[in-house]
Amino acid sequence: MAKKTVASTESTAARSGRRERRDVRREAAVDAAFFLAEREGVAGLSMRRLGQELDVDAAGLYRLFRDKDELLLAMAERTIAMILDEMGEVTEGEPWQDTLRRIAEGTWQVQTRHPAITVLTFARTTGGPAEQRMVELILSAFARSGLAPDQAVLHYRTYVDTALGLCAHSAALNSLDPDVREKDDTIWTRIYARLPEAAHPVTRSHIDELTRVTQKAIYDTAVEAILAATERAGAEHRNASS
Amino acid sequence: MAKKTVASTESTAARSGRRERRDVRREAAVDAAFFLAEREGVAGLSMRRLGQELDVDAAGLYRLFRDKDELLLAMAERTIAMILDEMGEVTEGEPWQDTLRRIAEGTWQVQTRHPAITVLTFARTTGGPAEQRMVELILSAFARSGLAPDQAVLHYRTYVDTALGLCAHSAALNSLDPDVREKDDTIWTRIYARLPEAAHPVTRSHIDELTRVTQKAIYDTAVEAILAATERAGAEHRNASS
DNA sequence: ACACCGTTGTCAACGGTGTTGTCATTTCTT
DNA sequence: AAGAAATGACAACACCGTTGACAACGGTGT
Repeated sequence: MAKKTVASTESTAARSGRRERRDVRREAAVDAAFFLAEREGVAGLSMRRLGQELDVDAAGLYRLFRDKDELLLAMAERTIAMILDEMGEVTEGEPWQDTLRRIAEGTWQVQTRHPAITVLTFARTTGGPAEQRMVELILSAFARSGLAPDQAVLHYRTYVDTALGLCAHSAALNSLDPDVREKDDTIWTRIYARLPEAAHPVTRSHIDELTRVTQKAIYDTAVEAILAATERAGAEHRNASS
Repeated sequence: MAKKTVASTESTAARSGRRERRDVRREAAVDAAFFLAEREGVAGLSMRRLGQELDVDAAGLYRLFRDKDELLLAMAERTIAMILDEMGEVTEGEPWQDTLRRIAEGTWQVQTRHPAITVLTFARTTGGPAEQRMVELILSAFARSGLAPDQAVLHYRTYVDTALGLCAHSAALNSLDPDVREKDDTIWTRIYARLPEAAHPVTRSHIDELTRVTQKAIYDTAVEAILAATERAGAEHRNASS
């Protein structure tokens, strides 16, 4: 079934051939968009610059994507695919906690590599195949925890939204304009380290620890807190039904 | 010394008078900005429209704020003041968990009233007086939990960043353009409810619960999970030091 | 009262953004 | 070879944040 000749299937084959090529160009555009966003930050990812990067007029991109939002969703979908790629397979009999830990770790790694895309898409739903796989993966981990469906879903969403929210928080910090970032960073040493002890005693006595805590430690603590809450809810559920 | 003229008290009085009037105009501008952001959404809050709202040329706003970022920080500062206002005083002997629950609740209420500002400022630090008060308030609650300083700070930041991340997540959902919001919302019924059961059994069997869970329930679950984690860490600390 | 000077308001402009429409050119199918 | 579909190039629209120049106003010092 190569490409040409044969009567009836010709039009569909031709059309699918074009579709394929269109998809290839879409993928190339998403590639360039990732490169651009990583290099120039969230404000540098514009349709004109993306066209410039691809040596194509910006208007031509609207033949590939209905609007910029569709491009962003394509980038979000690929981000999820990267996380799936990063974490590898779920081995038979792996504790559900470890599955969720590995997903959380992969999400964090990808977020660190692509903060701009994280900021732009962390509250969106793509509905694409990678997202579908991810939903099934995480949700079945929570189902394995032994919770009733409504509690499983509640903790699933708590896990996902918390992870996304914290990743977006960190990504937003990491993708501020350098001067603004500097300004925000130094507030702890410029302002909070010099507060009068009388009015702000606790802040002053914790100032060293405040400047030392890392975003990753915060993320890990939050993930573990939610896993522990899920375990507790599962234990209560089993006690109640026995 | 003052500036040029010799009469010392006069110039400072005049200057403080001008400063006061300038601050009044700043406050009025922030008022209008809140009104505008609430009415027109995150994309509708522009300097030109804000000028239009105040019957002033947009360029005049740059006499009040160095740039748009400074306006946003002023709005963030006022947002924190609203939360402090909403939660009232900390009564003597109130359990630290309840203090943190009331702060979390106030934050959520203000976020739902002003989603646009939440999205625009959730990862920023103002360094202003309201923020200073809020830091001291939350941090002293965690100090009351009996944790060592480094653990207290770690859980303080986990609490704050998780709450901000989840509020920003919800706010971002609530301030999408209506058509995009509709598109994202219906993905669960358009896509996920129709997935083939063979490849996505768990998603299909939890579809009803997935469409029913609310952002507020997720938020409350996350906050309680972190409070529980803090309690556990405190208990371990007390056991270790006894 | 007058001149002065800092503050305020107005206007135009620059370079940037997402997006649309038009028209010519290329590419592929029949 | 002819016709249709896809692609590319260019200009344009309506916005955006921000800056500079310039006119009008108001209180101050002489």
